[in-house]
Amino acid sequence: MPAAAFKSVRALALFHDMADANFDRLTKAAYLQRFPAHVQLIEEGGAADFLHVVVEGCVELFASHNGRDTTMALVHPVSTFILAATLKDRPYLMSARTTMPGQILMIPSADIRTMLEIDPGFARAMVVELASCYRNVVKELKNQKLRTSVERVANYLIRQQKRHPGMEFALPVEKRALASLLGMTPENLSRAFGALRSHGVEVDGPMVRLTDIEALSAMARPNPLIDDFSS
Amino acid sequence: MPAAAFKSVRALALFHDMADANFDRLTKAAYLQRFPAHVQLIEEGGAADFLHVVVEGCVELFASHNGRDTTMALVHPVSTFILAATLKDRPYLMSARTTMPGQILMIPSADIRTMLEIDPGFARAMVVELASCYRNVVKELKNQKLRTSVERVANYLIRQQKRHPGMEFALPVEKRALASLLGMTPENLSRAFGALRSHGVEVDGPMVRLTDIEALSAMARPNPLIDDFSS
DNA sequence: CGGTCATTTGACGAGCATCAACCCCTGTGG
DNA sequence: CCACAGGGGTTGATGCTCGTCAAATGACCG
Repeated sequence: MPAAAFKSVRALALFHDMADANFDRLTKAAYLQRFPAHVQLIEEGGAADFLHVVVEGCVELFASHNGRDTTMALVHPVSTFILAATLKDRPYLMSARTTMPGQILMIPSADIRTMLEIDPGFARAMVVELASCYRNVVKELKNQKLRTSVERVANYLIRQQKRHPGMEFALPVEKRALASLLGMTPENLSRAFGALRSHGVEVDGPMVRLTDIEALSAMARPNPLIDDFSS
Repeated sequence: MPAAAFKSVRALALFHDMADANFDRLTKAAYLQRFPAHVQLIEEGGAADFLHVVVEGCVELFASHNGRDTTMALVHPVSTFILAATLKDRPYLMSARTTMPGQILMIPSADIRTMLEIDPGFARAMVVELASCYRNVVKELKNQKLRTSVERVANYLIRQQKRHPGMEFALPVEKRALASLLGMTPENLSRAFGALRSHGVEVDGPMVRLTDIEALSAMARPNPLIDDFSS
């Protein structure tokens, strides 16, 4: 594994408290692979043979049922996904595909489970990581159940704005995927952007500029218990 | 703490692998309390001072935002809730209230976190528990995003049926709370029950009888990756 | 230059919330 | 024992939100 990738994975909170020897052993058993855009990495219902780490690029987690399908989350570098299935040795609840070219580190689930047994620091880090994942999904469920679609769009934009220092930012994925993540159709996302023009939102292709955050916040009503990342 | 309560809590997977001395220490610091119905136990945004265990009765987890509110989950004995907030020492993301009289065991969060450090068996059990919680919320999010309200009701009934051996069963909570859990209004739940009559669903007050599970399943299309408890 | 695909816009309809009226049961106080 | 109030549940009427379908636009690519 290249030194840069090794270092960035090692820097993850999940692996940070791990003994050196154990981390080496884990990465020796792992595969770092390059993927083009729009490749399906895992399929819902499949066996959780690997823990995946997005080292570069972006991965979309999605779920299907009865002809419909929906984006569940977007995973950016450097973070893991499908941790829970790996740990419980249960089928994946979500599918995953790349949204752009990138690199994925794949660590055999069995090694993760072994490490959980023998490395207490790793077990503790895992507890914290899983608790964070859990809280993030709870927030997403609140987002879905307590807000209208326009409110979700507005708050999404405010969150993105916070992450980026500048005046404007680019949407990290196609609008169709974003719409699905926000629980709406692409058509409706388009209309939502239109409705938000009067609240200081300018959308031009993938670029977004918020010219009046006061006004936008007034209608979006952001809530730390739904929107904040840190907690 | 009464022996019966002690035993049932000890039997939880979360506490099962714990050293005896540690479990004793944990329960000595804990409070077992009796609560009447409709008492709010914790409030969204508050400090996570205790891990709660429902020993008897039923607890409703709910969340509020901007004048709206929604039921997030129903917790039945014997299980814990708000584990993640306790572990991360972060504010609660949900409020909790009793739906009927019952007993709650309250364990100081600080003791839980200490135990996580010193008892590796507990840390491992915690990983499994959190992974389960995570997967359950993911399923609920899929349920919300991929199904219509009538489908959610139908699948809820099928799930309840599986839990109860007999011909008929009682809804475990008021219909208004159930409606909120299923992401709909009480009025709409009522109409949904009406619409399901033609699929063999008979509702009389809190009692439900499913006279044609074949037909109901055909329209509900249950999915293990959304509805099964075990995974 | 033509084809494909994401996005946008408009028209329409389904799904669902809201509002209001009503029924029924329960508990309370006269 | 009865009158009454309160609350949950049901039903009907109405309208908003949002999904669906269709067509047009524009960008990108072979």
